[in-house]
Amino acid sequence: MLELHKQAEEMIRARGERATSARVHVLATLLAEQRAVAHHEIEERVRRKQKLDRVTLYRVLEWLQEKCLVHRVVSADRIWLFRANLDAHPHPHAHFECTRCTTVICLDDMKAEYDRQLPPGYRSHEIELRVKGLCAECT
Amino acid sequence: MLELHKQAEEMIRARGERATSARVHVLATLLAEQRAVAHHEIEERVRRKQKLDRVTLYRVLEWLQEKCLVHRVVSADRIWLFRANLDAHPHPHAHFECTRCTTVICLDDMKAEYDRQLPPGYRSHEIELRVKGLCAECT
DNA sequence: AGTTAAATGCAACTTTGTTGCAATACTACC
DNA sequence: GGTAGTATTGCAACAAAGTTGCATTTAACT
Ligand SMILES: [Mn+2]
Ligand SMILES: [Mn+2]
Ligand SMILES: [Zn+2]
Ligand SMILES: [Zn+2]
Repeated sequence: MLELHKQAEEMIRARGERATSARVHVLATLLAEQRAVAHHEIEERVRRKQKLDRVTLYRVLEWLQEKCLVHRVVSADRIWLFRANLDAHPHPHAHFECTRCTTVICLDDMKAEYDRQLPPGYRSHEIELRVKGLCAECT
Repeated sequence: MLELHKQAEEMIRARGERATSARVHVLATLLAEQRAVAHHEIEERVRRKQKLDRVTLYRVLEWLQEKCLVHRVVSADRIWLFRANLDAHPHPHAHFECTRCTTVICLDDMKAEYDRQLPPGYRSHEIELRVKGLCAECT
């Protein structure tokens, strides 16, 4: 726990940025999780240890994302889920969504191709892949 | 235009359901479009011809979806986009999203596989593929 | 310790979508 | 064509996620 706070603080300082209490707590919370976590859940957890306004949390999450310390995926109910970036230079990857408990995790790589032709004039730039099914808990 | 209303009405009647004015207008509007359309835009268009409450539109869209006359995709800003089903028994397909004008269109098929292994205990059920890039207008 | 810009808290607001209930409009039946 | 009965609609009120403006506080530097 304290470990993670140290790690979070270092990650922020390594970018030459201000390691505020809110930033450190939020990033540490995300580092503690394997899955992607929603605003509401982060808020709840951080608040057990520290006062934190929801607007501040929105801004912290946005900032962490700009600094590439975090990335986000949309959940099944169309809210953002956040996940700490382990790699400083993250690469595109697929996601798994459990259709029962709605958990979302990042998958290593993605080997997706769209081999059919796009309509004339269309240019593909990037591909997003989402695997749906049942997670280990829900099987 | 009148053609599309006829077609919409028939599609609904073919299911043995009540062809209300709202349903026919909404489905006709969707049939007129190649791309997937947001609630707000449908509302605006239908209202040029007919009074329509936004709640009713939400309910009509939900109903059309239950009856498999329509399907929906989430947009880049996480709102629902609706597209008429051409096929009565629709199959899974990929989507293309223009990163400039945010237009979303349906792509024929998808040939997506996740070849890496899932974590132990995880079962994949269905795969979603989204191609991002520039559409013909925006290239 | 003092300075200063950046970050935070609070209040108010927007947008998308939902729920309950009374009024209305389809359709089937005569 | 007119009527009855149920499904659909409109309206008002609400919920949740996210945004904006502004005054106050805090982190980092000297
Ligand atoms: Mn991810
Ligand atoms: Mn589609
Ligand atoms: Zn699960
Ligand atoms: Zn475009």
